[in-house]
Amino acid sequence: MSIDSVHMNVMLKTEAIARLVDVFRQYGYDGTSMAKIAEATGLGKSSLYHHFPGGKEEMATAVLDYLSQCLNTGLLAPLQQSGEPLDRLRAMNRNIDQYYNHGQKACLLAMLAMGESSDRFRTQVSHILNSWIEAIAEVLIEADFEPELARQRAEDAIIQIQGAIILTQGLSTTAPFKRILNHLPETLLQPVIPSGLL
Amino acid sequence: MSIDSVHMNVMLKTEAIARLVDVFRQYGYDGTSMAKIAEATGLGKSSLYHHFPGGKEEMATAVLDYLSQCLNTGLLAPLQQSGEPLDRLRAMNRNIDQYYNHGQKACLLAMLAMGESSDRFRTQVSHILNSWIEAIAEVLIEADFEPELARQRAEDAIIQIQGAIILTQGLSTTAPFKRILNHLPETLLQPVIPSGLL
DNA sequence: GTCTATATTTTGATAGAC
DNA sequence: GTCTATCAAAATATAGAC
Repeated sequence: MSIDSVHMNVMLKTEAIARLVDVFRQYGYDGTSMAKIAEATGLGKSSLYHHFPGGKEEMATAVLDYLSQCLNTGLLAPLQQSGEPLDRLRAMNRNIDQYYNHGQKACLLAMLAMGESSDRFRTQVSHILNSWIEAIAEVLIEADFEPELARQRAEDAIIQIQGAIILTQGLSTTAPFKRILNHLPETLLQPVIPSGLL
Repeated sequence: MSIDSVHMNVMLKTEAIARLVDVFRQYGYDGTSMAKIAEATGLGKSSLYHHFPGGKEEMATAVLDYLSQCLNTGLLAPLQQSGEPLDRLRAMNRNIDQYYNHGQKACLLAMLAMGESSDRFRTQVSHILNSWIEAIAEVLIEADFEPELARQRAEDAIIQIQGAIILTQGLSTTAPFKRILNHLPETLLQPVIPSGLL
């Protein structure tokens, strides 16, 4: 086996996984059938079982691994670069807006975190969510927030994004998602109001 | 057919629907099989098709109708009673905390709003969400907020609740849900900060 | 590595007895 | 109204040729 063929295989498998992200997040774990997977990847069922002997569950696991990498290299990269915290949060926002298509596309994490399939992917989902939260919290800590408050606000950011996606899909309008996302950077960096002002 | 038997049938069918709420919200639409439905209701498949000729889809529709009634009579009732806005929002909160079991139980609306099944239930889901939002907005309007801001904050409430459920399940801890729910009434009624203060 | 063909199980749904 | 028995279709998964 030549080095080239190894690279080719890796590329093709990664390409297949990349396409599976959209399948799983559109149909959910239970709604994703081998037939849909075969169609999306252009591979026959036997080829798929060759690459993923564990079947659908192994594919979903691979998809989560792939998403974890995408999150680190794509979504969270701008958070860890130099620059103003506000600018870095806005850069993340642009990536989020694109990934979720203004809230019209579902979140893979949410799809796999709910339902009976959640047990199998709990560890992976939890790990990815924590990476995301911690990356945001880091920025807030650099902006001089206490670590506990930074973590809390970072969690709030994920909560608002996830909730906005649900409301956007439930109401069939992208307005809530756009509004939430627009306000997110400033909300996260909003100074704590001294209690004496209330 | 006697009047009694009619009442008995209605009761039994409602009882069956009530049990189906938990099935659909636990497994989602695709993950809910007739076998699971039969087990949850204690009825055979043929009996189920007798009551719901449209099969699974008609059951989900009935479940959403039932939830809509529950929302009006149970969840939103305290919002429309007399009393301080803060107390009314807190009463709703107690119902929410119970219904979602501190965020550990999924939201039926979210389960049916996402995935490929969403198309079939879009109208119903949208209607229920709007009822909920408008009921909260009414309270905020009574608390002297402008209608537009009241609607926005009511949407924010749903967003935070839905997002908190996802994070709670994704991180396997009820902490985010409890925190969000605790702060919700005060957050909703928080006075607008005059821009001169910033 | 990919394919065709097939096996096995599960699914949604129906027929017909009681 | 509920049941048993059954159906056709779709699901997951495998065997084996190339």
